[in-house]
Amino acid sequence: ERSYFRLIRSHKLSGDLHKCVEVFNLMVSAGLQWKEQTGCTMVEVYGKLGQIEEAESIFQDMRNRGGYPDVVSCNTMLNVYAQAGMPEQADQLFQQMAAKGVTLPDTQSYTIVMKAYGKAGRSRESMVLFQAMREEGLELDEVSYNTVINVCGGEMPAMEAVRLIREMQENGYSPSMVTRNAILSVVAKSGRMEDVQELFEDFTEQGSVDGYSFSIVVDAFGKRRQLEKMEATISAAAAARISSVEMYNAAIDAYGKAGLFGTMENGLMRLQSVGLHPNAVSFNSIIHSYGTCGMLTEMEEAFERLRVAGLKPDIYTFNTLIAAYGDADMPHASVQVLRQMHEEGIFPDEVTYNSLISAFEKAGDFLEAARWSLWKNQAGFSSK
RNA sequence: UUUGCUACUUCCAGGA
Repeated sequence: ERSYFRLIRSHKLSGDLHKCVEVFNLMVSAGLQWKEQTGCTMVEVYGKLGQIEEAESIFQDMRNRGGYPDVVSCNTMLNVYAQAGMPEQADQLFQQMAAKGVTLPDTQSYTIVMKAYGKAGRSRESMVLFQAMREEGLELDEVSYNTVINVCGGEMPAMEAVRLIREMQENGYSPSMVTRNAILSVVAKSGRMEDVQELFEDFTEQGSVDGYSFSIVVDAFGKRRQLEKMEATISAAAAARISSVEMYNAAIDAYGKAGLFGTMENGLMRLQSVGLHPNAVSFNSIIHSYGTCGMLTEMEEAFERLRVAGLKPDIYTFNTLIAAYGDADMPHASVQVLRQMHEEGIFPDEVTYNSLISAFEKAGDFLEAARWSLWKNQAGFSSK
């Protein structure tokens, strides 16, 4: 058991999730009974693969074996729901933990459920949990504060935000880099670019900016199509020798969405010229940009370039292609992409089904659209 | 080193 666990863990660390599943299946078919640690790791692995049902089934096995899963396993399952954008399921498990009294939720449990609601745009529920957390007398650590800033910061009146930061400091957490970046990100999402600039300048003077800070600002300028300011920020990052793939990806996406394909491609070159390597996100942006304006040849070439770069397409890549062919009134090409996706071991998610349904609707094939809608439901996704 | 926080990409919706 132990050596299987170690093998699974090392595959997980190197990011090869399919290998984890392989080893786990081997272990099961060898008749070995896995321990909670192993189960917990597999819950996380299946979650990252988007196979929520598998994760649930492992977790359920843990329950069936008598003793309730410990708080770590529960938190892992909660986090799978959070990542998958399933706040109700997370909350349900959370309630069960509290009700049964065997595995009381801890600070992390609360934090994860707050994040789950936050991701779903339901910051009100997150605030309620935050209050509950204080009433329970639970310790609020830096991560939980940062999470609150991230999910509720945008909705909070300025005064309340200031109070939160002060409370954080009183509890012994002076704003860390993560906290500063979370604030920067919240302000950036609100679209107040003058404030973003001012904050960023302050942070820069204080010498507390990192790769996250730069990409947050580059992305914010890019999304608002303030391309010259975006470029100035990229130059500043280069001068400070703090460049990241994410920063360049944000620029590539901005140029692509602005229809400036030459500059977009140039962004990919620049990324490489500073010694960075593009990732799937880089190509996904490019594929999307060509796809949405009907440049299907260029799109397919970009898909090919992704592989030539030694990268693997992910769920975003496939969903983007499916949507692009749908847009181009080629729903059967979309289905072809789905097959390819399946062959590569990637499971369709809700977006995949939505795109296929739209593809057939757009082509006027409502019967086929209805069938995909049915299949979507059968796969456990609710109707649109 | 079995779990949680800040940056980039897909459908839909929303917001301006």
